[in-house]
Amino acid sequence: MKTKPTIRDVAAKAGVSIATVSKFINSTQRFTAAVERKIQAVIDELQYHSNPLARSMITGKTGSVGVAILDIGNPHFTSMVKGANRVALLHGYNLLFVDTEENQARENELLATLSRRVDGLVVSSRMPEEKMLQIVALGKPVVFAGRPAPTGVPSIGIDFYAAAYMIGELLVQQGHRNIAYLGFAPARPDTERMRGLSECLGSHSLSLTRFEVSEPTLGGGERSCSAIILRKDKPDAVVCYNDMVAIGFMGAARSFGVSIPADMSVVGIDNIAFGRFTTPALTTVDTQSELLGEEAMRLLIRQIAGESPPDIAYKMIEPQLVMRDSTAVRVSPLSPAVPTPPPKVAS
Amino acid sequence: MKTKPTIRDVAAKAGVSIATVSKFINSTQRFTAAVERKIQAVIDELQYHSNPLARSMITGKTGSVGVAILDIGNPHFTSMVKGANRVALLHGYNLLFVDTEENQARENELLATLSRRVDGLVVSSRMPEEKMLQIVALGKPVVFAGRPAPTGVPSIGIDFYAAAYMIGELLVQQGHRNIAYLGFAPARPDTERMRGLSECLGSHSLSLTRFEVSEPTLGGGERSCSAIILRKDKPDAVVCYNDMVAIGFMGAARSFGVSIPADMSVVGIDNIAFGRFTTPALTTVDTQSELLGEEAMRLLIRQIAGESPPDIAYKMIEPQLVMRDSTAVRVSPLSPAVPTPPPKVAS
DNA sequence: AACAACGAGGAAAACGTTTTCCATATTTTC
DNA sequence: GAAAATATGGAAAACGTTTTCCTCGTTGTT
Repeated sequence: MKTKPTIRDVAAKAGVSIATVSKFINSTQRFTAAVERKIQAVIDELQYHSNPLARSMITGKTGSVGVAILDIGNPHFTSMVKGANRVALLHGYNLLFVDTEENQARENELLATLSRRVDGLVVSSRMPEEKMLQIVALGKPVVFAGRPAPTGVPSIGIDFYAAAYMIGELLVQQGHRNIAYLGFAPARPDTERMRGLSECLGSHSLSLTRFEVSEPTLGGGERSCSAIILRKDKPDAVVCYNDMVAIGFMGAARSFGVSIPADMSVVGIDNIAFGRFTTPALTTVDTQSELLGEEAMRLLIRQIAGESPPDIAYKMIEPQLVMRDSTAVRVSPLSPAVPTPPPKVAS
Repeated sequence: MKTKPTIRDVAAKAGVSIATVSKFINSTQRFTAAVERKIQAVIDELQYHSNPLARSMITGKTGSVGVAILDIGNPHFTSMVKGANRVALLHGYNLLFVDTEENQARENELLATLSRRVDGLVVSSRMPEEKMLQIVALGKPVVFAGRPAPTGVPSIGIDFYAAAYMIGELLVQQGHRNIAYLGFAPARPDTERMRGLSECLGSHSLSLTRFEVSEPTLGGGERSCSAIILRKDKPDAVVCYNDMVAIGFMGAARSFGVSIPADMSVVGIDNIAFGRFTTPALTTVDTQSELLGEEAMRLLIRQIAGESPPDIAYKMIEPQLVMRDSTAVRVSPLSPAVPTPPPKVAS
C-alpha cells in the first residue's frame, strides 16, 4: 500500500510475466483478448503507472525537451516558451524549462542536470561562445534560439542588425539627428543591434551616442533614464535594447517631465504585448518571439529524430517594424551645430 | 567516443571498482590520496558526469522540484516562479516548470509525467477540487499555491476575499456607487473575489453589477470592454479579475474615448510590474506573487524533508492595497435613478 | 497425417547507478 | 610483537523497466 506498484506487481497479480505486461503497455505485441483484459483490469485496479525513469534508462529517451531561458520575467522569453511548448506538445514531447538568470553561477550545473533529463535542449540564454560549446559537448541535441551560435551549431537567429537598421531609418526619416542607443552589453552580445543602428546612421552621415543600461529590465530602463534626460545635448530619439528597457525608460521620463514623443522619441525591440498598453503606445520592431520558439523547437525535434545537423544548421527571423505612438516626426529645428541649451522643464 | 562514459569506464581506467568510484563521487567514504587523485584525474579526462536517472532510480530522489503554472504569459505567475526558484536553488533543488494552459486536456498526463521526475510539486493551476485530489493521489508531496485547496492538503492561499473587500472600501470611500466586477469563472474559482466585493458593497447598501471576461488576459480585458462601456447605466468603477484584465480593459476604454479615472475608475488585482507603467498607473492590490512562490516552495521542501502534513497545512497571504492613478474620487453627481443618455464620444 | 509456419508468452540480460555487506591491509594498543 | 581495532577497497544485489532471443502450442498446407 505504501509503495508504488511496479510492473512486477501487476504481472504477478495478472498471472503473466513482466515481459508480457511491458509489451502490452507499449503495444509492441498483441495478446489474446483474455490476457489483455486481465492485464488492463489489474492495471486499473492497482493504478499502475510505469516508472519513466526506469523506462528512460533503457530506451535512452525521456519524451521531454528542455528550454533554458534567461529571464522568465521578460515577456519576450515567455512568448518564446509558449511557441516552443505548442510544437513540443504537438509532437508528443512535454516541455520542461529552467530560468537560468537567478543563479548564473549554477547555470552550468543546471544545464548539465537538465540535459540528462531531456532528449534535447533549446537554449536562449545569453552566454559566451565558450559556454555554448560546453553545452554542445553535453552530447544532447541542442539549438540556440535568438542568439548567434558557434558555426555548425543549429540555431534560430533574430536579425537584430536589420531590426536596428530599420529603426535607424525610421528615426532619420522622422527628422531625428541626435540619436542615442541605450544598450546592454555584459559580454557584448548586442553588437548586432548597435552595428545596425550605427551603420544606418553612418549612411546618413550621423553618429550614434551610446548609453549603458545596467540590466535589460523595466528597472534597468527606469534607472538609466536620468543620465540621458539630464544631459546637455539631450538626444531627440533613443532606441532601447528591448521593450522592457524602453517601457521603463518612458515611465521614468514622464516623471522627469519630458513628454514622449513630443520632446523625445523612444523605440524598443521585441514587441511584447504590453507595448500596446503604455502611453504612448510603444513603437518597436517585432522579433516574433512566438515564432522563434516554434521554429527552434521544430529544429530541435528534427535533430532528435536524427536528421544530420549540417542540413538544419541555421535560420534567421526577419523582424518587422511596428509603428505606434512613441515616435513622431521631429518638429523643432534640426539640431544645430552648436547645441542650444535645452529648455528647462518642470522636473 | 560516441557514447557517454559510465561509472564502469572510469572504474576500469582508474583501476578500481565501481563501488569505489561511486563512494568517491558521493563522498560517502574516504580513500587514500593516491586513489582519490587517480579517480579524479580519470573523471576529468573522461568528462564523466554520473547519470541522474540511474541514481534517482536507486535513491528515489531526483533533486528537483516541479512547478505547474497556468499561464506563463501572466507576470503574476512568472513572479511566483521566480520566488519559488530562488528558494529551491537555495535548498539545492532545481526547478522544472510546465505551463498547463496550452493544453488543458493533457494536463493530467503532464502532471503525472512531471510528478515522476521530481521530488515534489507546487501547483498553481486553476482546477476543480476533484483534479486536485487526483494530483494528491499521485503520492508525491504537493502544495497548492494561490488557490484554496482541499482540506488537509498543504497550501498557500491568497486572501482574495480581503483583497476585494479593501478595493470595495476604497471605491465606496471615493464616492462610487455603481460598481461593477469584471470576473472570470470557468469553474467559479473567483467567488472569493466576488464575495468580498459584494459583501463590502452590501455593508454600504450597494449592490454589485457583474460582467464576465472570456479569459484572464490582456485580450480578454480588451474584448470585454465594449459591453461595459456602452451600457446604458455605465458603471463608474470596475474592479477587474486581475491586472492583465484591467490593463486590457483600460487600453480598450481609451480607444472608446472614455477617460480613466475621470469617467470611470478601474482597479486590478495582483500588482504586476507593468501596472506602474500604464497610463494612468494602475490602482491594484498586491498579492505578493513572489512571496507566494517562496512560501509555497518552503512548504514543499519541508514536506519533502518529511515533516508531517498536519503541521504545515495552511497559510494565507494578506494582500495590500496599492493606490495609483486609475482610481479617483467621483466628481459627477451620484448616479441618478434614471440614467441619462451617455454622451456620444468619438469612437 | 505430417510438417512447416506462425503466434502467444516467458527467461534473462541489460541500462548505470547506490548500497550493504564482507575481506583484506594497516594501524593502534597493551 | 601479538591482538584488536580501524581504515581501505571490492562483490554483488537492487532499482523498474525494455528487449532479445527462446519455447511451446496451435493453425494451415500439402
